[in-house]
Amino acid sequence: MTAGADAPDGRRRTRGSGASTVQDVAAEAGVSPMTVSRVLSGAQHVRPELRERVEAAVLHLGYHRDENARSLRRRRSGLIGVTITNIANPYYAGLQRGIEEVAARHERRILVGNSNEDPVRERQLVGDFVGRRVEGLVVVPSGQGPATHLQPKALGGVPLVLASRAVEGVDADTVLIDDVRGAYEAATLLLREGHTRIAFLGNRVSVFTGQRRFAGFRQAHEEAGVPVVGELVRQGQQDVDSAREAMTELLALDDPPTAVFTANNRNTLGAIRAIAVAERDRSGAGGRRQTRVVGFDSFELADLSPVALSLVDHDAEELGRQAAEMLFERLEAAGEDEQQAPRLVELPVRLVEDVARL
Amino acid sequence: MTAGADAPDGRRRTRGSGASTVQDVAAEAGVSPMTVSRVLSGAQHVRPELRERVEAAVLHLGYHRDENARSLRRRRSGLIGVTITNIANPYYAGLQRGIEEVAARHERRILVGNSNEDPVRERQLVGDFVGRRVEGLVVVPSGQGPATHLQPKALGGVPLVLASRAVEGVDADTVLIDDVRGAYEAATLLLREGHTRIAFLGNRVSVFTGQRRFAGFRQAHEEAGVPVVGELVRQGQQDVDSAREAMTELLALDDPPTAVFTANNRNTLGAIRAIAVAERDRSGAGGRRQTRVVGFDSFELADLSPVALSLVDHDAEELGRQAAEMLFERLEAAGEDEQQAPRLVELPVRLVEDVARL
DNA sequence: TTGTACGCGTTATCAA
DNA sequence: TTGATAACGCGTACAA
Repeated sequence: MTAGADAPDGRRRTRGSGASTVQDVAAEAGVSPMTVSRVLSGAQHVRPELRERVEAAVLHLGYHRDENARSLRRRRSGLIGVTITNIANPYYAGLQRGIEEVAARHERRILVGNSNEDPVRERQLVGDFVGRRVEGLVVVPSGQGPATHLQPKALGGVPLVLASRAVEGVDADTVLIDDVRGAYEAATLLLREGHTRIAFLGNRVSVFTGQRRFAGFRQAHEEAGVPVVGELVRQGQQDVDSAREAMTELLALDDPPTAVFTANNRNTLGAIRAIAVAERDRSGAGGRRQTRVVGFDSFELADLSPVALSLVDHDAEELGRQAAEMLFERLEAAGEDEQQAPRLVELPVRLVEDVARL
Repeated sequence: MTAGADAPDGRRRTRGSGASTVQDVAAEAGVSPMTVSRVLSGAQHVRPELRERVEAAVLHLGYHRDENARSLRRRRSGLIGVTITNIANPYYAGLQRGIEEVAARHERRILVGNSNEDPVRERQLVGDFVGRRVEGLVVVPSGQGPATHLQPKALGGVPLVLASRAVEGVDADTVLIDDVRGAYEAATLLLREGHTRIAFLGNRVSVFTGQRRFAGFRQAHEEAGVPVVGELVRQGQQDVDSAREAMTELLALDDPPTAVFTANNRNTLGAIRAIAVAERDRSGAGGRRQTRVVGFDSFELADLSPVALSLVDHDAEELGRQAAEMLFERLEAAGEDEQQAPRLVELPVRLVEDVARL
């Protein structure tokens, strides 16, 4: 103690710095700070009597070890950074839950940021996380513009796992849904049922999953020898309302589609609404058969859909768990000399024809 | 520089500690660490020339300031702790998004933990967050057992806001939905329509919102002079399936209810399923009128319900925003002498009679 | 078994 | 305007 024993404005050890420290606990227990540290780390070589005194002091003072200072010294923050494009989307909520579950099992916490599909925001979040010395990152990339912020150099060597979407030019561990196969199976189902005019409703073309799902859709057509009908392909609907509008337009065509493949749950919901409304208006008169829907992703109450519906189902929590597991495998392999090449995992999907069985 | 210029095991400045430090940047720019710190904090009083040198060095080294060490010295972590009972529930996902939005606006990050409705886990999470020196906490309490871990003493003075549920014996800022009024209005609607045998489907009695919603339900009955029918009250369904079973039982009664109030979206979904199935089985024969449903909470695709439905709607994101705003108001008022008493805010609900207008 | 000395990376304070 | 010094709270290494 050299200087600054008392601040001139009189705040000191009352509400000043707030939390108590090892020093305080040590003083209260009549031991050195080191002994306190040992007790808190569950060390073996402490006399039971001292241990009890320390534990009593901890309880008495309501002491919480400063994990911040601790991680500074130990060189591991116990933190995993997670950026998601939209947490409010139930799918990504499940993803986050999966990540959190695995992180908790490894005694880590997650820092979560919403990128809002905005690459600039994503860059800020990742930069901040790196500054906070997260031990690893799980990113659902917004996937537009250059991804320099996801390059190893920008990450300062922090391991990265991409979830749900890949990014061109970024060589990182990646966990995806088997989008191509799911879309392929969905389209094949419709083609087998005899449909030849099948509409496609999907995301913006720039969205990775959107591209892949369209690829599967097209592939199924090629194999069946049925051409994809250009005027029935609508890409760019990011929310339920625009999907509904797109479907309504399609239904109003002179030669409307007899079936539709919707490439995500936003578009499925929009399509169902449009079809249900059209149905209601025709009130069974026209005699035209109801438009058939097969959609990617599942959603609550799907089994009560007023429209004939099949779904390509997959597990968001599992996606999150896998991503987190891959990250921790990287962390554990960090000491080794030979670094593994980035891995790509594609999780299986399940085509549910009868949605009541979801 | 006294000692420790080189570790005996030869790892040093190669891949050793990994990230570069202010020291490195200072050396590279030929200035003192303090000048680097000033530049990074956007300080005014630095010669442009030096500033440029520093900025170049930062870029060159890919330097990220260590927010951990920084917060140790500055005594503010820039972190807000959030515990939620179940992130996978879309409602709480929205809540989290609201919190994150406000936190981001205040340049804070959120640490998120899933308590899984488990008080023990909640206690661990809160303890860890306090140890990480979060500046504040937003908790959706699991609300069973004693809540000693939410007492000011256990929190070491960290401000707390309870969201969605209150906790007996905990005097903290709280943001709730106006559960009582919502349930009251829902029940009143049904009573006005002439129903006198109204079922109630709700949460476990121990869940705070469940109690409040039952209170509103009962109050409406009292005012209308209609008794609550005991055999039609089912509390304890925590998921869709058990809710469906409960509703199925009610429909099988000799004198089944003509309407049901469901106290949350799990129960609403279950009730709708049960009614839809019963409907289908009778296939319009019996001539009995369809059971009317009014539910608390909204959900996707509600407008396509096969059963006549009204809902008590409210905004999860707004709840999250309000909770976070209250927290930051506390933080800003932290310096002042007089501490405000804990505040209770109840957010309004909206009775949507025609669900197509949601 | 226990304690002492020092360093982790940063910034507040004060002196130049 | 810039730099030296100390301190934030903790853990490691080593000495007692």
